[in-house]
Amino acid sequence: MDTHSAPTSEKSDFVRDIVAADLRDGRASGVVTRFPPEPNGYLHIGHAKSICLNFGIAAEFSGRCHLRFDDTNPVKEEQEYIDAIEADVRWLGFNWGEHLYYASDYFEQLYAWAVDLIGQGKAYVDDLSADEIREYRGTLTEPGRESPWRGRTIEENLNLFARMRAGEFPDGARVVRAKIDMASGNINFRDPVIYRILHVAHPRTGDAWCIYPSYDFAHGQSDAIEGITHSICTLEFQDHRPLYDWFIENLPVPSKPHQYEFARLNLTHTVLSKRVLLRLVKDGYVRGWDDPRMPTLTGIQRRGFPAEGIRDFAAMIGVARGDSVVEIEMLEHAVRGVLNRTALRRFAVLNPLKVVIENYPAGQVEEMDVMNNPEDPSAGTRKVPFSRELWIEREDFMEDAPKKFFRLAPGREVRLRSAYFVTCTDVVKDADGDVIELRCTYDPATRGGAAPDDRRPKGTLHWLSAGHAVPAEVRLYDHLFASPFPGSEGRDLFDDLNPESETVLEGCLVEPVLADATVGETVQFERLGYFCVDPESTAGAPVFNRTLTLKDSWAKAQAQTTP
RNA sequence: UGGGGCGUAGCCAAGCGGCAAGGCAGGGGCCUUUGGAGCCUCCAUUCGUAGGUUCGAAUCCUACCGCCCCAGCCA
Repeated sequence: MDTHSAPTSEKSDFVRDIVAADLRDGRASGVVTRFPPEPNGYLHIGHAKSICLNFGIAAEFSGRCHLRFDDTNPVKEEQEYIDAIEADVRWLGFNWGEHLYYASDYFEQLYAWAVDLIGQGKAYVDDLSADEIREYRGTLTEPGRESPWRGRTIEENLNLFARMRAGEFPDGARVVRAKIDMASGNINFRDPVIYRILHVAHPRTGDAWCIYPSYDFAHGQSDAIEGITHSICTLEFQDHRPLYDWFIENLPVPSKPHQYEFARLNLTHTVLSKRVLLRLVKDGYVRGWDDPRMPTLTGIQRRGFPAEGIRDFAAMIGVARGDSVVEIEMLEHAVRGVLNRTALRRFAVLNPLKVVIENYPAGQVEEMDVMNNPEDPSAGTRKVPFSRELWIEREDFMEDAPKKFFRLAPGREVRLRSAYFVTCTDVVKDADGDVIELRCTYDPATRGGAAPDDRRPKGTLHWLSAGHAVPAEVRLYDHLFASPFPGSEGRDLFDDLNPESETVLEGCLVEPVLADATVGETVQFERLGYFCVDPESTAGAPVFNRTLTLKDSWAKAQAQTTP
């Protein structure tokens, strides 16, 4: 387990309550959980909730959690996803030790159990086509009809099943079905398919098989093989629980696991659907699975969200059985909480405006000491060069400034953070009347940012020495979808994409120490937000991704007065 | 009209017969060398609705209403 994770608090939810009760009452002597992804896509923040739940419970109750790939459908699964999933779970801070498994590890056993079921007269080979099976299944309100092949003899079924395995039939020619109850109100009991023919190579087993077990026939039995005590999944599997139990009861499995369901995560302003995420990637709406706007764990990581923040978020939202949509602000709050404590502060000017300090000696350079993190004095200080010509943020100057604008304006004095107080004395404009430079004077007595007479400017600005600033590209990120509920009210999901989810800024400037920042490092650009170094950075040409802005009460007030 | 779930504040969520935790968002204030952070404070006389049981109900019972999931040889 990650050493950074907070000490186990008294987290409580209905799943943990069940586990605790099972342990207390002796229904279980230990806890074994599992996180069972299908390797058909990348993990996203919704999976993080499940990962934190499963690994979290195992850790809290001194048990263990397995990572098991649910790889029973080779037509959708790929090794690339297997590798990415492992990396993402590890990044999140969890460790499965020796317990890495694949449902495909159990194909031989599963096959034997299917034979067993046939031998008991509880499963049969069906020659109906997929369409016919659907017709025979009935509807939600009408019972289904039994397949004409349901009465085959055990011998014939066994023979046919062996020939299915041997590859004698094409895809879709036959399936094996459990013989349960075509009239059940639970459609999963209407003779569910447990084996289908798929002449497709499997990422793990290659061409060893041309028949593959269905999810229902593989999941519970895999749990039983691994000695899983609490098989935790999402709500849509509730209807499958009776079937899960049926296989456990009717097969000579080594243990009897139980399934519990919780509500999957939904988040505003994004989409957590593998199908949609795949399309965003394949159709080029984003830079890839790791695009900083994607809710994938790899995207979130590239965006600069720390794993600890994701874990905090998971703990914050809890676990329950009711469908819900969590506001993305909660995730952002958790991330800011971690970053505020850990991110080093740096100066960066995104939209530069030249400032000349007229009474500052030309050619002089002072190394100002600046705190790396006011929240954490142990982070120390750094030197930031100060000189006669500076850059400040264009937004930090206003020619006709209202009273509540606490920044630079003609005749007004502000503090340049950790440097000096400066007063704007003149404004230089170009032929179009646009401000291109500010002339200021500084007060030598305010070195470091404090005045001997204790006067306190209302505003404090970040700045950069013109002769020392390092150019950088900065990518501003915002919610992937403009609507909190993408695709709601009949809208096309893709029409809700936020056109301003990514804004690339060229010509930004950062302080010298950032010239060789390492990829993945997240810092706070003072007064602007948290930014991390993107993998596309090259030597001398850093690229920063805006992880999150700082909360900005000034911007909020502005938004309210100018609707 | 079948089966399975769920309804506590704008959002997430405790609560398990004794008189509505906490967090996010939002409002107000203090403080501040980040309009950040931090701190203080306000924000459900009421728990989908209607009845009933009880000295007492968000918690128990009944009925109703609303929302979600299920008719893949996906998971």
